[in-house]
Amino acid sequence: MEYTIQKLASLAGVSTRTLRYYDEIGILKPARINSSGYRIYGQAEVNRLQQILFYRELGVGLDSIKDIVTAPTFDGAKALREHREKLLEKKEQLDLLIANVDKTIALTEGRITMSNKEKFEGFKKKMIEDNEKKYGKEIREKYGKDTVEASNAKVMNMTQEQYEEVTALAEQIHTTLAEAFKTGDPADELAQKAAHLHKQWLSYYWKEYSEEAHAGLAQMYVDDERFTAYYDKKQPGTAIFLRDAIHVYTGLKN
Amino acid sequence: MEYTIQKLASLAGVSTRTLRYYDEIGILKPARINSSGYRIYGQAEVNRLQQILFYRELGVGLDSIKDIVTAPTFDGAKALREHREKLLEKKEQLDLLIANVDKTIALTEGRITMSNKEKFEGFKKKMIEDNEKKYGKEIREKYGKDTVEASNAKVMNMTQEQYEEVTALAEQIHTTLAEAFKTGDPADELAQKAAHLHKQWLSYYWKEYSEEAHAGLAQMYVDDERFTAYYDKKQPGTAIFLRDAIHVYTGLKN
DNA sequence: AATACACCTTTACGCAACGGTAAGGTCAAT
DNA sequence: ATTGACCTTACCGTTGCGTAAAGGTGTATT
Repeated sequence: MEYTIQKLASLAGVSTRTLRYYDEIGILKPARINSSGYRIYGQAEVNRLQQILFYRELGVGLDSIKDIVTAPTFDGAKALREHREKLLEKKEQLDLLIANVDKTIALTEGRITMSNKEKFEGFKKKMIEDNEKKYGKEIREKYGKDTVEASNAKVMNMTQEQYEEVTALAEQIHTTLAEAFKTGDPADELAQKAAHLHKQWLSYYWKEYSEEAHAGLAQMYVDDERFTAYYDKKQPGTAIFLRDAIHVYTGLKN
Repeated sequence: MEYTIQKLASLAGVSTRTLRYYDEIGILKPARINSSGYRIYGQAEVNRLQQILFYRELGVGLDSIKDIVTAPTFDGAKALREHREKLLEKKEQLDLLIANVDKTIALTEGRITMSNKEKFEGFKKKMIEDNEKKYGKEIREKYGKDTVEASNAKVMNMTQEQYEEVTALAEQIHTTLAEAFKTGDPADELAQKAAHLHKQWLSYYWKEYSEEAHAGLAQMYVDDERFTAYYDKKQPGTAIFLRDAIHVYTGLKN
């Protein structure tokens, strides 16, 4: 079975403009171009379009979708299972919103009270997963449940904007650290800037900051080889250098 | 309780840029501006922002939201009930997608077969409501269930693009008809164009076109005072004029 | 009083993901 | 040959912000 652009658009419920755009950006090329210059799509393109629409439904940008679906290692079956999980999460999110609107209706009918914070439950995007992945269960066991869960709680209250600030900060730390590393001096101005940025980054996660805790964390970056590996990814020795910079910054040595 | 822009943004899980933009376009103005020029929001603004976020979640554009929430007749409690309904519909839509991905997983495991049409179930937006409102139950009883349900079925298969073409066509019919009416001659070129556009419009709904059916429908526009009222809304006599134009166009008179 | 950091303001450019349109070629039915 | 529906490319417009620059304000600290 072959499809012209209008036939495929109709089948999938998208516009012909969308399909031409997807061709242009390389996310969904036609199987072939016929002698009149018409795009002709086949079964493989139908299947890919379905995958694309799942990703779109989940809010994934087209650049990312392109990277995913055009990778030689792309596993369609695995992707479908991931879609399923994400769709169920999205459904849970919707359930939160429905619960929210139910509560708000009850509020207007005078049956309950409701805090302003409760009024926005369900609207905030879940960002816990990224944080858990970054630290994982190990950090819980080593540094105590309360610290990590307080950190998670703080992330939950982050706005998208703050979250992106955190991400940007993390990148900035890496960049500054890479530059500072070249000086070889942890007391250097750049190294101290990296330590300062790290403190700011921590402030998103920690309820309270202390030099002791900061220095202790820095030491952990060296003691724990997984963290060492993370920081040393591009340049061996970076984790030790960061520890030393933080020790100078905090005026402490463990 | 008063909020600065950052406090409100954090409460609601939106960015400060969003709130400034909403101020700029008049959808959510602050309660007051303090002596430093800072925006200060109050409880009423918190409540309105919640409504706005519900509409956003449902995909309503900001221009439309502005028209709705700033109307003097805006009923917050009623809006909440409408949100609830729409959120439940959205959840059903998500359920269709989840069912779709389940079937597609089963397909990749070789347990079932699946048509290409099935692969896109859940992605298409529901457009049935508009069609039902336009014609209602009356048309079913008068012209038979099969015709209307076939028409509905056809709408279900329309793309969003086609749907908007239909809407644009309807507007074009009215515009052309209004111009043609001024000539007073149903055989005039403009009047014949309106009849032709009407035929094209019908082709979105009818399985098969016939001049007899077209002429019959046109006669109904005059016989049934509700349709007459619809066409005569801006200019009395338009329904009769359209009937006559269609009769000339189809070469038939009932 | 000075300093530093986090907050605030306005202005303005950039971006993603198309929608919509113009100009012109092709297909298929009449 | 004609007509209407389809196809092509190219290009401007739209929405809802993100991001950054330049500069003012608030508050805690020294």
